[in-house]
Amino acid sequence: MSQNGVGVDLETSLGYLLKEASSALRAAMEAVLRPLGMSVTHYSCLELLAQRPGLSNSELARGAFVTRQTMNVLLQNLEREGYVTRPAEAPVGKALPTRLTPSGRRSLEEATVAVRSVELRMLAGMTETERSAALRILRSMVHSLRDGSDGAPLQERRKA
Amino acid sequence: MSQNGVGVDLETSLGYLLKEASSALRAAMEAVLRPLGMSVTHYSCLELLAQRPGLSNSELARGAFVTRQTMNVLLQNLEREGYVTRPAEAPVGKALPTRLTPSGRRSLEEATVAVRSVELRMLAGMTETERSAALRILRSMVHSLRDGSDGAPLQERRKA
DNA sequence: TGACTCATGTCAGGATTCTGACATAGGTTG
DNA sequence: CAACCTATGTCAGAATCCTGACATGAGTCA
Repeated sequence: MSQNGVGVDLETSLGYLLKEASSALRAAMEAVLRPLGMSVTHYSCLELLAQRPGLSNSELARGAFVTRQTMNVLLQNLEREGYVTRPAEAPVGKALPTRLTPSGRRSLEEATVAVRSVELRMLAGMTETERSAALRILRSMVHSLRDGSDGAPLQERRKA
Repeated sequence: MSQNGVGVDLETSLGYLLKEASSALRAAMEAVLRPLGMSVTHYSCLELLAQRPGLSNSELARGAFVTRQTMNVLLQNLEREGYVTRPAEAPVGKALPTRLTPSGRRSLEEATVAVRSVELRMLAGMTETERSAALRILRSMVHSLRDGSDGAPLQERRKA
């Protein structure tokens, strides 16, 4: 179907490859999480809470790369199903610190082994040197993209 | 807000970093495409058609990492607005080869310079060696993820 | 030839996510 | 203190995308 022999520079674009890799990772994670009745955002939320207990709704949203509205409905579901708990009143400000329940922790453990297998498969065939190089390169990309996304292109940034 | 001093291994996870980088890239692309009234999928479709004229709806969908239903409604819009053309009848099979109109090509040119600036910003601070390493590593990830996503975990695969 | 399988285009319905908006809490600055 | 700004939680509506389904065309194989 439609000779791909043209072979243009789509495969040499780092942006396209980044999207392709991210898409493949998401698909693989969805495949292993589906049997557990869990979505990727679902899992991300639980994993974030396990590693940083007491995160607020907005912080979880930033960590899972969704809007705080989306995270809010997810948290409401998780709370109703007994996987997380939030205090009825904010101890300070308006932020409600969220925590995993024992049930949530058990649910997460199942998912963690599934997701870890995906990450191990992704890293298969890469040397330790390549893995650390990948870490450094991806961090560089994130940093460069965030730098100029809001106005000043290449300016020193003050405070943080 | 919520001391991040805990510092767990979220920042050392290649999967998380991959998602973070992809999310940052998408946000940056949306930011520069919005003034042109164009979405990322919109642009991806036009770019694919420029590099591989005559792609079908399903092929475009795979190239842009969306379902063919999603790409179909996008193509219908683009066709109505005069950016692409599709024959009324399929020359062979059911696939309708899609092509850019001159109007579509002009629209794409604007977007291309905007997107290229984002990609250049993303690559800023990386050496040529690092860029080729990134290409190789990302390709490896995609390949490893796709390999075991459908059944056989670590088996030899026959005929491609 | 006929049955089977696969890919494609398309329609309809539902699920997910986002955009817009509002009220409130806390910090900052005059 | 008062005005302002930022961040947060939450509600409502809209946009986006996907899942399910159907009919059709082409290739495969007995």
